[in-house]
Amino acid sequence: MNTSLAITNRSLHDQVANRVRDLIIEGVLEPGSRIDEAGLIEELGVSRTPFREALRTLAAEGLVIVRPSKGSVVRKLTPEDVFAMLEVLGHLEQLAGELACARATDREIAELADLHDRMLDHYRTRDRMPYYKLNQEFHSRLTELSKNETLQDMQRNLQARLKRIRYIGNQRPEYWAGAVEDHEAMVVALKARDGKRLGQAMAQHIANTWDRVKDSI
Amino acid sequence: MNTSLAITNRSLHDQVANRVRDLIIEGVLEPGSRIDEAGLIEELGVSRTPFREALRTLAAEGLVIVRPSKGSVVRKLTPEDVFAMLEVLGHLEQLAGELACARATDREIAELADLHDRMLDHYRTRDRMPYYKLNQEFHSRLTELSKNETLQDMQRNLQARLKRIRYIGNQRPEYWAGAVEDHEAMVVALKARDGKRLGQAMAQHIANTWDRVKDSI
DNA sequence: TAGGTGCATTTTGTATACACGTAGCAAAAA
DNA sequence: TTTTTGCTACGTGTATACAAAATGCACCTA
Repeated sequence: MNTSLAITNRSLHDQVANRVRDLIIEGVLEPGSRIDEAGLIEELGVSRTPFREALRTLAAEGLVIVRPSKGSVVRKLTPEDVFAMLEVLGHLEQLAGELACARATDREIAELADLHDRMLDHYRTRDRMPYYKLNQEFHSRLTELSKNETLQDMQRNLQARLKRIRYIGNQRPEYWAGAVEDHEAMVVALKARDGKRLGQAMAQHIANTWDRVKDSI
Repeated sequence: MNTSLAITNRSLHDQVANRVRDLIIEGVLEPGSRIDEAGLIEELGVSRTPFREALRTLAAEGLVIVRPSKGSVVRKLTPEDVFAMLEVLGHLEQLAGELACARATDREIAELADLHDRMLDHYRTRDRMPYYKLNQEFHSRLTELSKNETLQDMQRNLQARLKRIRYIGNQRPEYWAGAVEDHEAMVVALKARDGKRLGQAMAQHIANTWDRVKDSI
């Protein structure tokens, strides 16, 4: 097992991929804009080879599009794209919910409930950023409880691609309240280990997400 | 519009990625074995740069694993991996089935039924290879009918990663018969546009697939 | 003989140079 | 004035060279 004190020593292209991924998610690199290879390698202080390898990774993840001989652009999501992705994400999280109820330990469920409580604290004080961060973690952790590696990979991928949009989506207070309610229902179902209900709740939560974000794309 | 007679002019790394992907799927490169960079670039007649970019793509697809400074290996699937992937694939195809019933045109449904009939012909004459190829196409086409791009991407990805195993799985005649029955049920449900039933049938089909392949991993 | 250390070889990782394709602009012709 | 054609500059694609890390082997020591 590869734990704690191992020196990560990640390869350059991995680091570059992570860095550029963040730049895209944070919106520093705007959707639809060309990726200035020369400019970025200058700024990151790396050469073209690892940078281009990183680009290929991001392309496979669906964050950028490489057009042969025409350079790369940050993928711009159409409303249709977002809808399609949410449709799939909703279904995946439904599965995750069902599996979690069947496979999670009591301890794991308690930990997630804890996390939810901390989210509520942030909600009460209206601290959007910490709430948002915990929210990402909530969904990730719940998916982990499915104990299905592939499911986690795909959930992570979709979550990353939708990150920006979901952040924008929860701007309006009434939307935020709705999201919190959804989560409440999810935690109740999980505690009761009611797989069907949790699955429904998660699918519904994602469906609601569409309503919350559709106007801000 | 970029139609028919455009010269594809795909970049080298794309071609390499496709080629190596096939080599892995066909089993020429055995699961768990190291990928001999020097040897392969020799054989493919390309240099290291495009080859390594291709590797990064395949890594993102989950077909190979790159260990920093230690080279790449063809990912070997454990039974747990396969089970997890089928669990997800089943759920995705369930969604695909439901959406297809809602969104496909009559013509598209008829075409798929046609494809199914051709599969039956191959089944009757026990032509495994052409049956197998049509089978892949059947699932791809049905997923297309969902009109959900993301869903198609993910289905394609999982299908590619499982390709070998599913081919091995249908060796035994009684298994093959079972798979044909599953398909029969799917086509009936699709024709009736009974989304729930088609979804169930597809999920069941994938679940059955696990029984068919689990002993040959 | 077993275990460890250091060196040599092989393999991987990164940088850079060169070649090719694309796009934009200017000049000429209609 | 508009369209077409050729040239140029820029950016991308590929190859290769160099650097760093890892593996394997021989030799030394306990």
